[in-house]
Amino acid sequence: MPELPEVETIANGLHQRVQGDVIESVWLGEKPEPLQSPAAEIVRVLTGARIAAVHRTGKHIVVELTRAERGAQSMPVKSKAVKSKAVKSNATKRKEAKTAAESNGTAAERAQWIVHLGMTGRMLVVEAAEEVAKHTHLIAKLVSGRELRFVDPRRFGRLAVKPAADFAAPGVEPLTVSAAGFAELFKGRKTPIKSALLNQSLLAGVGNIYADEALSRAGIRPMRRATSLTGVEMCKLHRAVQKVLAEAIKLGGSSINDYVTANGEPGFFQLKHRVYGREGEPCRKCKLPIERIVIAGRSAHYCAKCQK
DNA sequence: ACTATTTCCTGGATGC
DNA sequence: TGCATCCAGGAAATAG
Repeated sequence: MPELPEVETIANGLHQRVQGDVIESVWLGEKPEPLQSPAAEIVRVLTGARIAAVHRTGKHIVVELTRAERGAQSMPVKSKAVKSKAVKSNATKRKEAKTAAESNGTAAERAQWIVHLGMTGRMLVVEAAEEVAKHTHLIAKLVSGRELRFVDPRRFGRLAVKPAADFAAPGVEPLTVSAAGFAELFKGRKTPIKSALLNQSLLAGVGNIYADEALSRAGIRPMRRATSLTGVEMCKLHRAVQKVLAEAIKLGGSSINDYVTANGEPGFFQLKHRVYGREGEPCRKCKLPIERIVIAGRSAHYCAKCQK
């Protein structure tokens, strides 16, 4: 289930592989993903667009697109991204996209393709000859001869285009929010802290795995009311969220079911999980079995002794 | 303004 | 072996 670290890994992988490529044509399945933009608009915006950058915001993959001004020749270019192995920050990529749009004489139109992977969504970069997997909902044929395919068996994912290139995920970025800003989000909330962490309009990108893992590292029980957390606990939780996300990104995310990076490699953070998916297994610290309860329809894992 | 619950969807696991 | 049932979970919709 892709959460922030997995989406970040996938977006970076896509950036390295398709930046600079141009979408030649688009195929949409008969029963496509629930679309947040009309199918015709998705096809219109993607067709002929150049992929300027791919980055993440919240759990969304944002594909920055540019298009030569109407009438002007849009010039496909070979990807230069391959040269620079270093992972660029999202801010850098956004800037690059803007620069690319503005260079080349007249202003180019900008747009964005927003992809939410839901639970089982995948973005694959494959050779056109590659067999089309079941549950493939969109194929973007690239000038380079490859295809960018969106596959999602459970169809919880979402696709949208923003012709205005103004997409902003609701909620703050967990990796950059200050401790004070973080605490402010949960002020006065009576909902369990676990539920509050999952609320995307508060914090964008934390899902079930990392909510459990952060609470474990902060020593806080998931069912605690958000408003009951002390200032010290809020600080601990803030640190824990940032630490666990950063560590997970370093390891390429958690591969639980069939998640793989854009290059087809699994992530390894699942090996570091302290509570998630470890019901009945010994706590890594006190050896007591990890418990699992259901909070708001979601499983929550914790150690009754180490988390208060 | 919040909070809690239900719904969507399909593959894999489980049970008889 | 085969069939039914349950479960996972993000986020939108609905209800309280």
